[in-house]
Amino acid sequence: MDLKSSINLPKTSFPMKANLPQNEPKTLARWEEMGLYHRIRQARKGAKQYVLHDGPPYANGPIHLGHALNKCLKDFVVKSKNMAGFDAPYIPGWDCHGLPIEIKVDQKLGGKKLQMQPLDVRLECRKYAKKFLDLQREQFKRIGVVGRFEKPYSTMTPEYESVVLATFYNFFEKGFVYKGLRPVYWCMHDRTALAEAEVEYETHTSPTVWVKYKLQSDPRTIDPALADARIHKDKPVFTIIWTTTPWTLPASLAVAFHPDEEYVALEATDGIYIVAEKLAKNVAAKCGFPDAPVIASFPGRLMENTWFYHPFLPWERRKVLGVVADYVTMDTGTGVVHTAPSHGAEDFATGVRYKLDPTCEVDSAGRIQNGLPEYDGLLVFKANPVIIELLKSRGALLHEEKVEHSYPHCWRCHNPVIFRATEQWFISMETPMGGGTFRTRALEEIKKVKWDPAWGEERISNMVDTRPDWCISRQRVWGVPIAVFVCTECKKPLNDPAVNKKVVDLFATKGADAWYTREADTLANGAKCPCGGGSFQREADILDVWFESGCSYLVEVEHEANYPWPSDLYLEGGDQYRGWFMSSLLCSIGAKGSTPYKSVATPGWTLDEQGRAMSKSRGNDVDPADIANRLGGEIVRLWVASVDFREDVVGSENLMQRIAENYRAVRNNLFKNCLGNLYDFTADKAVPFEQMPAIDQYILRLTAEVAADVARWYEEFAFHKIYQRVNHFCTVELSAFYADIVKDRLYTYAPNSLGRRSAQTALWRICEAMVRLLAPIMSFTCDEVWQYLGAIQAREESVHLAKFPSAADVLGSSSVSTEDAQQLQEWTTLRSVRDQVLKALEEARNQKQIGKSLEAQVKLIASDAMYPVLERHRDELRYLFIVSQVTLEKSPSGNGTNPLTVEVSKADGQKCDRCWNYSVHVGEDKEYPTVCERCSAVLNEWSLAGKA
RNA sequence: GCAGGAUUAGCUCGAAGGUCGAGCCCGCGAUCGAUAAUCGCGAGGUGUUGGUUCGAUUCCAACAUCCUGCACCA
Repeated sequence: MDLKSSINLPKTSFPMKANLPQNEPKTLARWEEMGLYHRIRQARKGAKQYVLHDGPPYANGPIHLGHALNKCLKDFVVKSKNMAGFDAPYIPGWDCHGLPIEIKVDQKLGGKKLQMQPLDVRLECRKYAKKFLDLQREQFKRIGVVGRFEKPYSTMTPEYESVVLATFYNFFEKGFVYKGLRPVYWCMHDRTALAEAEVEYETHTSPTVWVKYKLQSDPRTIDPALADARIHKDKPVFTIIWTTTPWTLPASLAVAFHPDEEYVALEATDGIYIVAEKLAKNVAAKCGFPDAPVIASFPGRLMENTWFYHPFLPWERRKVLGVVADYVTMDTGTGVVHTAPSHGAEDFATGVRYKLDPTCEVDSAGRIQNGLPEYDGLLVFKANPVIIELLKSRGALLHEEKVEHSYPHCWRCHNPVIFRATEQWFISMETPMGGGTFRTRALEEIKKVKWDPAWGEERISNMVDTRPDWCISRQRVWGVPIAVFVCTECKKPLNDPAVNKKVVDLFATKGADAWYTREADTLANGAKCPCGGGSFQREADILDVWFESGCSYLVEVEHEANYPWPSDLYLEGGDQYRGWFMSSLLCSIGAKGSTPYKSVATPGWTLDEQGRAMSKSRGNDVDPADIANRLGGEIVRLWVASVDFREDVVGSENLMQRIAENYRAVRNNLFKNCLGNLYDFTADKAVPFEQMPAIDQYILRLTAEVAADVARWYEEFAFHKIYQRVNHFCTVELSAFYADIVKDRLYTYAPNSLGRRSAQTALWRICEAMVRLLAPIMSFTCDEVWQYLGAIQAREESVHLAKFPSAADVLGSSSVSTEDAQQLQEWTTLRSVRDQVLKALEEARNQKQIGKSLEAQVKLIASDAMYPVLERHRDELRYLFIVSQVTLEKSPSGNGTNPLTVEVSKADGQKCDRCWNYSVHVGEDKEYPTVCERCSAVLNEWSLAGKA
């Protein structure tokens, strides 16, 4: 008889090699065909809801690893919630409007754009956004993300745009909105405001001048020494400013000093000059009084609220105020900064603090208006030399140089740009609201949210607390227009709810494009401006895209049946504290009075192996689509699960390879091993827990513990703990321990024996538990395993329709206690004994005493404490150690130093040809002369069964 | 500059005021009945400098390096 054919070797068509890149698309097709997402919705209908609201990625390129991290995490959350029994929908979204796309389209269109109608430009932008929405959608699906992809939300649809506009009107009608000045980058050539992203820094040669401003105030208020010098020697007091933009001097309204830096007064022949101490030497040298002595020294704050004469404008027309500002630096210039509120962001802020007039006297073409005859009407750069001459003629110019520095230029026409204060729309953070202000309400709402990690609360609170009013207007085309009519008489915006309602309705049917058609004009027909005017113009500005995306959950609640308010979770990168988390909070408080999210989770940034931020331009990026194509989408998912996403995460080719190795361990040690040994098993053959050998009970209790941990970790979003624990379970507990030991029973026992069926039952229950527990992460593989498990017991069509296992599922009965402290204690001891035995076997192996462990026998000499446990499991020990014989002895009492001694020697008897154990009984059975007593029993039973 | 975060084995992680630990990687070996698998053994670590403490990788302070967001370059 062929002994080998009497062995129950594992058998399965579940391939060791996953071939993920080839097989995953087939799985995706199957999910698509069965309508998996909607089947899950159906299956959970009526259950408690859990809504993760998707933050919309920007549709302007293929996905990067950060996107993959983000979407996989969300997929883990959504799938695990569904499997925990919640009704957890997932509607992905895209952010489609905004500057980056408009810039790309601009580049494509070139000069043509300036001749095109807004509607045509918008159509081009729409096509561009759609292209990348479609691409990203396919890429997200490819890495196994399941959601309502056929009907996502997108910020460029009529239903979305109309809610955005309605939300804006809500702010507008309640008095949150005002128009005001703000400095922006301005291209004189193209006559347009530029965004930061449209500014390129190029080298530019500028004149640079040192200009003196004469003090008008009484110098004694600053320092008596100044007064003494002045009175005794009749010298005027000056300060000196330094600038590279002489054309801004007509707008000079203040000179700024650093409050805490030390300033000195230098006595030159023609006057006394106040400059920063740290720069005094340099300034004095340049300005022609290198040896002027210091006659006074004082902190800059004493200069606050002093007055100076303007270098060329008369006192009646211009008074220059001394101010203090923290941004004044001591590395270049004079330590005194000329301040023109209409021509710089910091200057503007200073202007606000000191109530300086920010009116801009430079028009959209870059010409100075309302100036002195010398420079009136000149383009700013043309005005530079003229103003320098003017300074000279007034005796205000101390020094002049040319300087090469990097200066902002227009990305399109490459002309230098200027800063210019322009009219913009704002939402005031100080709008009165609910007993406080918009800002204080926002701060209160922040406290109601669970921030994860916890520092998020402090971070966003700081930002909301200090942020300026929200500038919501952009001089752009690709977005939702600020659809307001402006009175042609008084230039004031019309705020008529009836008209507003009509515009929203129009947007709801025809989209925001309708604003750019004649039809829009008719909406204001019959309306009256409070000034009496009845003719209106359409406002051309569009809304900040953050305002749009901030409305996303308002849109969902408006359009999805029974969506809860607020949502359960927002999950986005740390850059969204200032972005989407904030804009969503503000829009929702404005519209509904409360936060749109119960909790917010924040993954870290994706870095390369050197810890540098990943970026395409740097070339250190890992492309998730490429990994999916070469290694499998499952590997991307597993990588996401492996890292602690709350910190910055590292991604690299190397790491992905590592993950792929780990994947194989789970696939083989867990799934293939289980399936291979279950080929002749069905659910009705399962052995009840009470009848199982101790080790089978032990491994099932261990599995139940893992199941409980994993379920808890899903709730905590601690996916990396799941990854680590499952890995450990598969390799150490299951493969190296249980599976290795139980092989003997599975292979050599009679197929239907209790021992074999029990081991199969254990493997089956482990497999059933793990396939469910891992499904949210290893979505492809678990679904694949699921198909194989169908042969054992009927089940749902996809694992993603199933629920997580309970302890009773794992143990096979609800009457079995989950924990057995004594059993656990015993097995901890047994495993540590096993470790010592394995060590001893290795030594014997190194000394060439044995090869495989079955060639050995082991003698254990145990202390009084250890002995009873070993005694109780005496008959199992040889299987536990995978040796042929074990003898157990008590160590002589009194010798308490060594709890256990292990002695290894060659096994007695001969090797059984069938089970490879050594036995002194080999040859006793005449029928099967090369076989041990265990195998002969099996074989006899077998032939008996054969006869019957 | 402001705000927030990080630093533990080659990599990814976990724990904790009391000899840190896991998996992977690596080295050596076993096996060839889970075989492009499986098993065993081994090697290897708390950023720097101070402080609190009997004891600090953990608590505190400073420094360094890195990451994110914001501001700024007159």
